[in-house]
Amino acid sequence: MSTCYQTSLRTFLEHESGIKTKHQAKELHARIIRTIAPVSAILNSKILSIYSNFNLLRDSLTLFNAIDSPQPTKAWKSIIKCYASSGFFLNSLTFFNGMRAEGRIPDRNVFPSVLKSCVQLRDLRLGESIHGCVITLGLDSDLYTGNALMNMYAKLQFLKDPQVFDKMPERKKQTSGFWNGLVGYNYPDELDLNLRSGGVGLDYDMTEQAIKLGALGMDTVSKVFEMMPIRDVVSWNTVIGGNVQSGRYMEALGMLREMGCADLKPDSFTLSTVLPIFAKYVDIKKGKEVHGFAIRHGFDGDVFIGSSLIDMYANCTRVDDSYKLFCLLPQRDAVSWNSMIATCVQNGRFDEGLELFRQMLRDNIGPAEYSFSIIMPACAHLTTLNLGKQLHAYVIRAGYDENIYVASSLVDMYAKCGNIKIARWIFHNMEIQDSVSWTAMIMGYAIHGLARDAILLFEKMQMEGVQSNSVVFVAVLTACSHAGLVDEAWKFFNSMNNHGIPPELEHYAGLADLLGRAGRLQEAYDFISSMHIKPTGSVWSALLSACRVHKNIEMAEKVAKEIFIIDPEYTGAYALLSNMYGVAGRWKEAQKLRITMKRKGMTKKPACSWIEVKNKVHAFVAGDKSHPLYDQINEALEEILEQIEREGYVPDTSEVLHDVDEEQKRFAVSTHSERLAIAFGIMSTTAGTTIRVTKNLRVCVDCHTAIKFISKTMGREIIVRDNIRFHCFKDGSCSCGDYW
DNA sequence: ATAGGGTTAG
Repeated sequence: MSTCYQTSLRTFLEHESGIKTKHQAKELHARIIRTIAPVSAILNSKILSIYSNFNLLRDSLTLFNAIDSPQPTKAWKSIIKCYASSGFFLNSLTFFNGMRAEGRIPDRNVFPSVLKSCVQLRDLRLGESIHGCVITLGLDSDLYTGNALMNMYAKLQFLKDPQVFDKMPERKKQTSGFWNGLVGYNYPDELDLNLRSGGVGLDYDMTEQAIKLGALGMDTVSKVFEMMPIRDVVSWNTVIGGNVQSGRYMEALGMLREMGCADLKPDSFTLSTVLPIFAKYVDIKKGKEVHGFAIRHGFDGDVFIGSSLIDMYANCTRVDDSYKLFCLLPQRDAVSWNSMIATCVQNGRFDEGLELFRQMLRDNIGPAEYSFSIIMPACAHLTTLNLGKQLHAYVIRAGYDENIYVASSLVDMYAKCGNIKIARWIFHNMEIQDSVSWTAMIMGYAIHGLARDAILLFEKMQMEGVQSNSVVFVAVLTACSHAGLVDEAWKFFNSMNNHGIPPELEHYAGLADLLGRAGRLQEAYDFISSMHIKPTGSVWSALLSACRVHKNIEMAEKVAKEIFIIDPEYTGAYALLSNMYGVAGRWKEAQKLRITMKRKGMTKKPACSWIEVKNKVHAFVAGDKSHPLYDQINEALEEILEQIEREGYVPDTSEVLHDVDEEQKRFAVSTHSERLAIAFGIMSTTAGTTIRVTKNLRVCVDCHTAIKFISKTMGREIIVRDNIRFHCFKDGSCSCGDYW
């Protein structure tokens, strides 16, 4: 017996380092069972530790249960490690607890796993308690344990932020301690019985010690870091990462330099940790330096660095550079795809973003929650309601509809695509809403001209204690603007200071626009002149458009002069003023401006309208005959125009600037892009179907009148989204009440 | 034991 045992032990020791595969491990185990019986607890624990290193959870558990109680420390440690690396964090902690109950002393090898479980369960309190335990055992000088501790504090620092914590749904908080964490946590059936082990609660006495460590969040990370006697690259990467996550970019970069002084070279982890800083700061120079460093050190094929770089170039609006990088990546994972899609969408390349999204699906990369919140704004901008609905269906099937990012982007998409009812439904059914969700909904009401709903919702948002931000004020001002609510707008604008939100260009532009539209041109002029920040061409141009609407050419000249000084390259001003001169019959002045524009190489933004029919987007540019069905469309349009003229429609050509005869003017108006899109919509859908058209510029007065007639004569609801708002035409009138 | 991507904007 004893010789047999000795032999097998020798065999075991000879083989231990040679075991490279799971199969070999099982083979060895089988051989040991054949050779000796019974196998000692020590030997079984050794096999168990080999199994656990291969993450053979089931085999490890079987073996653990086969060992007579009390199991050796080694056996406990192996199970804890195996549970943690298999994703069963609660079970891992239960075993840790059980091990302590048995009087076993944990060592440096087990703490990293235990701390990882705390992170995954977001149990900061338990983590702190374990930190105390580490200190008591004198293990706080261990490199691995120290790194794991820092990681724990860095990842859970957000729990210290009451703003963040309060916004979390109840069931996700799970910070009230270990045992509360048991509620609602699922573990697989076959592992069920192993939960019985720990009957004794954790000794929270240790918590006191952990608390004595003092400060919150990132300070704790730094404290652990400073007390570590030995630090490696991982230690540095962890502190730097912690600093980045808490927005302390300068500290992060300072530590990057210090790391070099400590004679440690940044690795691929370091680089992809600091790259988001340069992305955020739009610092292309520093970003490129990192890129160069990555190439020189052979990190440029790394997927992590790749997507960080794509993102960095995208933030610096270098879309082509991002795309080049994306193409050069040796392999692409879900994040690389999402980064590239986000690059396109966030830089206005919606079609390319959608095409890449399709390619990603074809490449069998399943879309994640991220993917949908990235792609939805593309649908919102393009008004592709059908596509948006298909994606929404995918979201529901995948169970992503509870994600706050996804849900907010859906609210926005439906609102922008003209379906305010569904937007509202989604918004109200969200478990929690953050300021972005509220803003999306308020903005949705605003662009539909539902000012009262927008304001009520904004008031409700404040009553619920949701922090206002700069964007939500843009939304509220927009709402006021579309309804001509001057007094309310002033009230909101002035209240921004009480919220500690300084007005930005958008807010000034919003109020200037509002005053202008309401005909208070002088008030608007004085307002812009007294701005606390320097107005830009776009702020003044809001007033310039108002001058056109209210036909005040003197004020227009004054405003245009301001724009020519501040922003001489601002095309809109030349075109608008020239247009006004044309309408007033001052052809010479109009022509002079057009010549200036030509000399400066300025071109007017071409008017474009589009419509989604049978999942395909059809775009129309005024006067462009390239659509394959152009002749048919034109014929249909002629017919419609004849019909509405019989109903009393009289073309209004006063806004046409060209010095041409009446017949030509009529032609110019009648081929406006939105008419082509509407005519195409009517001829290619069944009677009664709602027509949804999007235009990149404002609808002109004549088209607005014509569409009102069309809606009545053809018995169609026609929803036009121009660059400012929605116009819902029905039975001869428009939802904007002719104020836009 | 460490890393990358997300929603709102006249």
